[in-house]
Amino acid sequence: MREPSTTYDPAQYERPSVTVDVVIFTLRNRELHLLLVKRSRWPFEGFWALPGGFIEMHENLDDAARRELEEETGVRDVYLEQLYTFGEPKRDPRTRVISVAYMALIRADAHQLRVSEESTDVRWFPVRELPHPLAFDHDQITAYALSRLRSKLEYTTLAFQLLPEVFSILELKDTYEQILDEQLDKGNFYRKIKEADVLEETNLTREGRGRPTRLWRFKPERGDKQFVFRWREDRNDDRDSATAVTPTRKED
Amino acid sequence: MREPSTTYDPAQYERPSVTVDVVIFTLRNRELHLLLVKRSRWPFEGFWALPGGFIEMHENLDDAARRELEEETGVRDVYLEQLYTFGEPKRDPRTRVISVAYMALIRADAHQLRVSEESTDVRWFPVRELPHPLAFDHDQITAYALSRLRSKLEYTTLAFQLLPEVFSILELKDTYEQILDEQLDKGNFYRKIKEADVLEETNLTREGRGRPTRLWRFKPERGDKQFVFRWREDRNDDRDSATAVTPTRKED
DNA sequence: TATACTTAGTGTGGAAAATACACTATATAC
DNA sequence: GTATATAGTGTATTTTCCACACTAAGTATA
Repeated sequence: MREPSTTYDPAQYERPSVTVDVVIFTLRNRELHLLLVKRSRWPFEGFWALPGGFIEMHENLDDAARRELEEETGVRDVYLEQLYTFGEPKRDPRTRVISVAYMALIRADAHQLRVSEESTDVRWFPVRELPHPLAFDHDQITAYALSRLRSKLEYTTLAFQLLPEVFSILELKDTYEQILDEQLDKGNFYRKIKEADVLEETNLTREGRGRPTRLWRFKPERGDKQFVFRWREDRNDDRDSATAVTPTRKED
Repeated sequence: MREPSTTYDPAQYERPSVTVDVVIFTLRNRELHLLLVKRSRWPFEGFWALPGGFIEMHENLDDAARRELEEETGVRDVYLEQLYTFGEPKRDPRTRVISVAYMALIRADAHQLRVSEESTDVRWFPVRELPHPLAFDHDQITAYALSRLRSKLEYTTLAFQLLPEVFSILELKDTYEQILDEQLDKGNFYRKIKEADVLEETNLTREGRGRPTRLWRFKPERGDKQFVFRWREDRNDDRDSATAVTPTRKED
């Protein structure tokens, strides 16, 4: 068909269901975790799955993801990014379900989570110790999310979104190391982060054995921006980018 | 809800329609073009739109995109990549329609297109001279695709997918220049492309005024691979998929 | 045959960026 | 004081990038 309306009237078209599934990352004890919920019924009863649900007819996709996130964690105003849409016909044995996958990063100190630590049906799992297999194609989705997170860390400052409001530079470095699974040079890290000019000094410190730790926060005006901040040259599977480029004419 | 099945039975859930829209790029006269179809009925009658259509219940998303592509162009076996899913509730005035956008790159010599040059309702447009506005949110989708294409060229060898089976190195360089809108150094280009080791020499040449042009092909075993191949370090202005909300924070 | 023309490269020096690692500085606990 | 931890700075080396000059080769045509 040449265009949607030529052959089908969308009002009568046989329709798949559409869900959003959210891979929610956070740091706990400096280790990267993600949230899973245990399914209580068929299909995949007893398996762990990503939190998600059907989109409502009036809400847009981002809002649906935000809603699911909030229902599960009680957290609002976090970093949220659409990842990819998974639509294998048999991914859900009940009926055709297409899932728009999102990734959310929530701060370590934002744990007014509804997820109680004792809850057996909703839990944080370290990404290195995920139950396997997960329900549906959620193994694939989490793998994709992890890959996207890693590759984005290489050229953006996304790691801030996982740290508490205030943090030390070594904590930030540690976060990068955790997620990239790679050691970084302390001196070079300081230089790069300073040069990137994304940190704002606070007058807070944290005292302990040695010299008190100086605490910083992410510069508010850059809180929702992403920009190049490459730690290393490397493969990245996916680097998505912007809307709106007005091409200018180029003569030869 | 904690999981999809808790509250809703997907079999009875009120469902949006799901379409795929495909941004089909090709080179014509060394200039980047994309394919648009003119709508013949409400909504957006007379406006140009991306080719696309409803997904069928049995086919997966990639196949749906491939099908639309083939219906429109008669071309199979091309580079195809899922871009992003657009789902604003009002993007289609008829009903809720969620569109999974794809990008396709087709070779310049693959033009057994069903698109006849004279056809008035299906046409190739140079990306610098797109009609405006397009139907639905297709301006946004094309801008996104163009941006993704440009940023991918900076670190992959995707440009091969737009060239004929065999091509000269200067043609390849010209393709990069066209799409990135930037002049590249000939010597450095030779070095980089050789070093990347993705070209296979053919014994073909093309004769003309001067020394015959040596023709190459993309190494078959890498034809479907992507890997790092950075031409320049650059930012990409992400105003993108990332829907981060800046946590509003009161200063003391 | 010569020379003009075109593609096809190579050589090279300087600039910029990445990297490794040694070094200094500061504030605290004990 | 000394030990210890964070918080940096200095610097030499390597690596990559980049601009640009230069050489090479095969064909057409004057």
